[in-house]
Amino acid sequence: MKLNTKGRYAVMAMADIAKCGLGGAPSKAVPMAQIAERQHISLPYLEQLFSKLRREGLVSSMRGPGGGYTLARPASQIYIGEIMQAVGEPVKMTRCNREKNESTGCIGGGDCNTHELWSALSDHIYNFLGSISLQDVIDKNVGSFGSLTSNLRAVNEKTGPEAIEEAI
Amino acid sequence: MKLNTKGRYAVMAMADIAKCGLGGAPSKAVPMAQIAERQHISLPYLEQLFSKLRREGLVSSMRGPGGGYTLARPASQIYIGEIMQAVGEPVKMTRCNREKNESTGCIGGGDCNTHELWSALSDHIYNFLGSISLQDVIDKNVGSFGSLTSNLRAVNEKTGPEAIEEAI
DNA sequence: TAAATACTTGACTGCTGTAGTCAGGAATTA
DNA sequence: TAATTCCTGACTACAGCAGTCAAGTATTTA
Repeated sequence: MKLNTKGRYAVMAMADIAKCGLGGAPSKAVPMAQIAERQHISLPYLEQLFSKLRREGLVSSMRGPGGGYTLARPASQIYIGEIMQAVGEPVKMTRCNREKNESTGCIGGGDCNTHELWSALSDHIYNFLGSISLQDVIDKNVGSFGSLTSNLRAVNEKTGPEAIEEAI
Repeated sequence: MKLNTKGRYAVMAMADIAKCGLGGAPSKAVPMAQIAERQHISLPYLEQLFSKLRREGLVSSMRGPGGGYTLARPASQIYIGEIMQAVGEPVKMTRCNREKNESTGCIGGGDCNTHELWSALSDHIYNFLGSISLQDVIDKNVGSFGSLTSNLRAVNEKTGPEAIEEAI
């Protein structure tokens, strides 16, 4: 269960633009070559990723000298989950492609005890990434979520899920 | 960001034991061949996994006719995170191996904007898996966590992530 | 003791998907 | 026109996963 470089690089690059593109009133375009150098990512590889980011409408591009990339929206309105999804970093914990209620989704049909676990895990990760914006990342404002769930765990260990509301 | 079969199969097998090992006062040993058949997992492959589960003290084995595996502890005291870790399914989102506070951990030293994000993601997943017991899984008692985080998602759903189904 | 059952271990292999390269092209500015 | 930058698709090496195979060891039943 590892993160691959596509998702990681894409977020790194987006954070780089968010950080270095500031200055002008219409925010300055950041050339890809600079991003590649600062983040130590191979330029041709980065080009692949930006092709996808552009198609998904997360960045805008300008060609020619002085050109480069800008964020298509303010950093506070771009969520990590979107970036991951755009470059094809799927959050996929279940093996079957069916809907939750179809028990036939799993191999052999009907005897998959663990489907709901993996499904819940996917949701959990998805929600986490969908709740953190690029702005949060460059502000290093990510810790709160981690500590929140730590509290939940402590509650759950003692008294069970009923006490969760207290924790919030 | 996918789950590989090691972790998935290990949890499936453990859940199978938890479910099928009941009956006798000292819970009945479940032969691996039965698990393999019920869960549609190749027997030799499963043997590899159980070797690790046994070494980590999560299951006990009994040889000879009538032998098999039993859980080393009650299902309510075995957490999914332990199983995943035992079979070598690491939850690793960061690339560098250093501690949180060492900024030199990341490549090039000091310019890794996203380290804390991945670190928080790892924590998040780890806490989730560490809070769900095998008993929760066989009782299908996993949903509460999912619905909790769904509330978080609702906050940014206005602007944000479409195509949830694709992500799952 | 012998046979049956079941666990144990290590080495081996095919293959998929990731990570990265390469080459050429198109738009824009000066 | 020349320089700069983005854009696109095809291609490839390689690691690691998933699974196999073979030979062994321990335990119980008869």
